[in-house]
Amino acid sequence: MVTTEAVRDRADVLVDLMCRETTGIDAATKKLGIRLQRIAHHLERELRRELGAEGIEPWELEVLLALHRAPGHRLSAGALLRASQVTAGAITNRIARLEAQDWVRRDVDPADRRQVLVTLTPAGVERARHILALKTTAEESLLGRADPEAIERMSRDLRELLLAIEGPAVDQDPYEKCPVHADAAPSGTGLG
Amino acid sequence: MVTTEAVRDRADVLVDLMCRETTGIDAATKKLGIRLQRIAHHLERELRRELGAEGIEPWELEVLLALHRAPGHRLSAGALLRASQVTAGAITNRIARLEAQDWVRRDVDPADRRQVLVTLTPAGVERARHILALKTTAEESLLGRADPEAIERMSRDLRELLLAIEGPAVDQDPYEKCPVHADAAPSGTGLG
DNA sequence: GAAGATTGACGGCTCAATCTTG
DNA sequence: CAAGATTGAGCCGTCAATCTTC
Repeated sequence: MVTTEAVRDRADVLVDLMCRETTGIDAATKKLGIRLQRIAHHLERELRRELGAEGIEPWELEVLLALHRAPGHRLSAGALLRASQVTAGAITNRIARLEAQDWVRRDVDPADRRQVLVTLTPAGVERARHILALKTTAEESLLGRADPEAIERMSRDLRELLLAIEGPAVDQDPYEKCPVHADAAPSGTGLG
Repeated sequence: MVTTEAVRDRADVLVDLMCRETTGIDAATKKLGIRLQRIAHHLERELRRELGAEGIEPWELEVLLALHRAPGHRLSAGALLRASQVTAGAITNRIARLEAQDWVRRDVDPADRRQVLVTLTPAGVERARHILALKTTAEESLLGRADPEAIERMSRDLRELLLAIEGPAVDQDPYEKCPVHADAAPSGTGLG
């Protein structure tokens, strides 16, 4: 609470400004919210820069990387949906665009003909690998500015928080159906 | 490193899946990236739910709250731009929509007639207060699941990281011009 | 009837071009 | 010519039907 406390970030000044008028608010929680949101935004921005230089759109990443780590580089559209944090319509469109560029193939599941199975083409696998490398670069260039000890600590603390929010993950299928709030909230992630 | 280590979150399983093929990646950094991104997403989703129930759009928040904490509830469009993490065109549209609903007023700056000054109307002030309360509720309902000690620790760690990324904030004007990467990146925040 | 995927209308953002003022 | 704001085109996401298959 005293180390580099003299240097204030935006969260500090914003909460101070706010608290002149507002009462009964947990300042630490509010600052945490701001910082989380803000760093996540920088992360996305940096990634967009990195990808954009090679003509890759950010939304490709979510789909391609999910497929890349799936067994046989294949996932149903529903699984992709839960992996992607967007709505069903968006997934349909993404798959269509990826198919048009020949990164993926679309087949009807013979076992349950309501489902469509999406598979990475060889070219798609190549592209997914490339994207993963770029993403890693972006992450490290921003997050690597913290010292290793702090990274470990944050990572651990945030895991607990994430577990409290969305519950534990399932090893076999990270994309199984498990709504967070009962009403909405698909689950999964956009990592590589 | 041992407490609740048995329970894995999505970041754990995803990085494990990935590391079968990839080498030389700092796993902790990667997990941190995933968790940051993911929690920020949940935060936004929760806020959207909260606001949506009262017919409030998420983008209103960024503009209205920035104005609310400004001296005289007034800011130039440029300052609003830097506060909002979106592009100039988006700001113009947002202001136009808010003006149509009579939450804000738009005047030309007499000192520099290129600029336009945006001011909260009395009704706008009322609405901003309401939005702030909703936002706080959303934050606490998600982030409050962590124990207070962890919240403090995360908040502090993330401040250091944020400072490393965007540098210290200026007390007087949190929205002054200070591009992060020289090429793009407006600055400011979307807090209340 | 429920689940999975698709479609189209609509909203909001980005980007590049433009206009105005300094 | 530079800075601030505005405009319009294009892209992508959400949401609410709709269709097919179980």
